[in-house]
Amino acid sequence: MKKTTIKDVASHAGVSAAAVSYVLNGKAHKVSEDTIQKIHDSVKALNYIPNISARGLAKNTSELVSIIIPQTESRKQLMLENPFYAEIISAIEAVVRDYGYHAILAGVDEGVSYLDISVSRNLDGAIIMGVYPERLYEECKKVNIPIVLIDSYIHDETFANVGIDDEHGGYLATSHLIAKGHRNIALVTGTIRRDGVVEKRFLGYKRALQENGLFYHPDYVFEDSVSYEHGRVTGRLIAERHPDITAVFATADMVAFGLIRGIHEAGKRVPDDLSVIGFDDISMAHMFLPPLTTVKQQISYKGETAARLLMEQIVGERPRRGAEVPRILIPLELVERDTVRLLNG
Amino acid sequence: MKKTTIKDVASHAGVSAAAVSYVLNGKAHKVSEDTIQKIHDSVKALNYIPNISARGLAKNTSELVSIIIPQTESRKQLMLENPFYAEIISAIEAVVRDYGYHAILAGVDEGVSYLDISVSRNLDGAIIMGVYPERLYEECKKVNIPIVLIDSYIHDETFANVGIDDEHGGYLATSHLIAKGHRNIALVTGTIRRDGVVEKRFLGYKRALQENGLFYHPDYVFEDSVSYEHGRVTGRLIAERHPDITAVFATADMVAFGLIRGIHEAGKRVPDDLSVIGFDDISMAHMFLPPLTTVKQQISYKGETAARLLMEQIVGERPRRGAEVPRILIPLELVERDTVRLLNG
DNA sequence: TTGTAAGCGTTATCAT
DNA sequence: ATGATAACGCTTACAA
Repeated sequence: MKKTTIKDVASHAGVSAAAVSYVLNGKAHKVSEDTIQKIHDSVKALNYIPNISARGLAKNTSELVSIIIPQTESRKQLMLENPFYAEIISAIEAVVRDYGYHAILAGVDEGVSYLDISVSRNLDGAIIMGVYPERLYEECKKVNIPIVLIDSYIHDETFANVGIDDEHGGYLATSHLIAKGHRNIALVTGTIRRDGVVEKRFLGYKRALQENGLFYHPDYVFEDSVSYEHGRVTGRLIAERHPDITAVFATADMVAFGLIRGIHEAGKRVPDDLSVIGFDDISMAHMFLPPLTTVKQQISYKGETAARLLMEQIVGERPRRGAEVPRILIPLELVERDTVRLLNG
Repeated sequence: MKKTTIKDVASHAGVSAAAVSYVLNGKAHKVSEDTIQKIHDSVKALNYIPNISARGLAKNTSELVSIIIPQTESRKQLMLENPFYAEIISAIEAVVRDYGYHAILAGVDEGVSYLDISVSRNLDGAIIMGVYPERLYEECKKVNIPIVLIDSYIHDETFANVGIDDEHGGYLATSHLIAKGHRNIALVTGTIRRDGVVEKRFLGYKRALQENGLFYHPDYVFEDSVSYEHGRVTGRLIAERHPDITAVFATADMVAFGLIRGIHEAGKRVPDDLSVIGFDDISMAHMFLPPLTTVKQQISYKGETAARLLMEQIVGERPRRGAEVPRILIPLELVERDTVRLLNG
C-alpha cells in the first residue's frame, strides 16, 4: 500500500501542504480554526504518519539519540551482560521515548569513527558511558550536538556530565568496614586508570584508612579486570594466603559476587571468616546469597538524569552557548545487608 | 561547519553527482576506472559521509531495525533488568552492526501503535520478543517489512521465528528431578497463558510426570509472575507448608533465585532439604550461590540467529515471497550444578 | 489566513 | 561511460 503523504492530506482537506505542515508542527497560529479542524479530520481519515527521514532532511534532525556503551573485548558485543549498563539503558530509553525520540544502541567499533555514524544519521544527541580513547571526545566536539557523559572524569567543559562521587563512595565503603572493627582491609578492583572511577574509589579507600590511622598496604590491593572471575580467583587467594585480611572492598558488585564464591571454594564463609562489601547495588545484589552489603548508587536515576539533561538540551529553547555545563552528582548511600560482620576484638 | 554533500564530492572530482552515487553504491559497472579513482580520492579528501536520511527518502529505507521487548508494568521501562533480554539484545545489536545497520530500542507503549514508529521511521525490519496483544501482529503484517519473532508460538506463517522447544525443556528439567529420585515436584512459574512459553514448559513438566507414572498434582503448581519476588514468597511457602515436596522446577532462573532465598528464610537449605532447578541459564546462574542447576538455552546464540535471519531477509536477494518462513529451534541442554540433590530412598 | 515554491541530500531514469 | 533531472516527503520563507 502506498503510504499517505502530506500532500494526500492536503488535497483531502482541500488545503495546501504547507497548511498541513503548520498545523502538525504547532505553528498553527497562522491557520484558521476551521482549516485546523479539517486537517485534523483528514489526518485521522487517511491515517497519516509523517515521514521522519523527510522531515530530517528538511530540518537537519533525526529525533534520534545514540547511547554509547563499552563493548566486551573478546566478542564484540555490548556490555549489556553487565547489569549495570542494562539498568541504565532502560532508564535512558524510557525518558527518550517520553520525548518522542528514539535511542539507537551504538557499539563503537575500533576502526570506524563515531563521527561517521553521528553525521550520517544526523543524530540529535548522545549519551556516552565509560571511558574511551581521547579521539572519541575530540570527534564529539566536532559534531556539534549535545552530549552527556556518564561517569566520566574527563576535564572538559564541553560536555555535560552525570556521575557520582566515587571517592566518597570508596570512603564510605571502607569506613563502614573500619567501623565494624576491621583493620586489615583488601581492595579488589578493575584496572586503576588515571581519572577513572575506580581510581577515585581507590583514593577514597586510602583516605578512610588514613583518617583512621590505618596503614595503606599496597599488597592488599588486587587489581585486575572488573569481572566475576577476577573476584573469584582473588577470593580464593585471599582466603587461602592472607589470614590477616578480615574484610575486602570490591569496587563492583560483580567482583564481590566472585569474591564470595572464591572464598567459599576455599572453604571459608562470608561474613563469618571474611567480610565483603561491594559497590553499585545492581539489582542482583539484594537477591544474592548472602545478600550483599554494598554502596548503592541509584543506577536508574542516574540514567534518567542523564537522559533528561540531554533531552532538555535538544528540545530546549535555551541557546546552550557555553553557559552552564552541568555536572550532576547522584547521591550515594551505604546499604547494609549480610556480608559484613562486626569484628569483636 | 557545513557538511559535505555528494555534490561537493562531484564537483571536486569534476564529475556528476550521479557518478558519485554509482560508485558509492557499487553500481560502478558503468563508470570508468579513471573516474572511480578520482571519486574515491575526493571522498577521502573532503571526508564525505553520506546522509542516511536523504538516502532513505530516495530509496525508502532507513538501515534501521527495531528491537521490541516487553516493558515492566509498573514503571514503563524496558525489561532490560531481566538479564535474559539484556543478553539477547547485545547479541542482536552485534550482528546488526556487522551489517552496517543500527538497532533502535523500542518499548511499545500502550496507546501508540507500533505501526506509527515503523512507518514514520521507515524501518527495514524488526525483531519482536515476548508476547503481545494480537493487535501488534496485525499491525506488523500491514507494514510490509521482514519481522522475526523470538519465542513466539503465534500460529502465523507470516513471520519467521526463532525459539526453543519449551515443552522439551520442561520435560528435561522435570525428568532430571525424577531421575534424581524426586517424586513430589512443584512447579513455580509465571502466568501460564495459552501458547506462551511457560505453557509449553508446563506441558513438558506434566508429560515427564506422566511418563514416569507420577501423578500431576494441581496444588503443586504455583503460578504468578515470573519474578524474584514470586519465587521468594513461594519458596518460603513451600518450605514451611509443604513438607512433602522435595524438589521444585522454576520456569525461569530469576524465579529460582527467589525460591532459594525464600527457602533459606524458612530455615531450610538447598539442595539438602529442597532441590531447585531453573530455566534459561542466564549468566548469573553459574555465579549464584549455590550455583544453579538449570536448563540452558543459548541466549546469545538465539539472538544472533534471529538477527541473522532478519538481516538476510533485508539485504537478501531472495524475493522472500511466501516461500519458506523459517522456524528455527535452538538446542537445549541441561546443566547440572549444585541445587539438585540425589534423593536416596 | 493561505498557497507557492525553493530547498534538504540521495537515488534512479533517461538521454546523450 | 557520463550527466541532467525528476522524484522522495517535508519545512519554511516569501507571496498573495
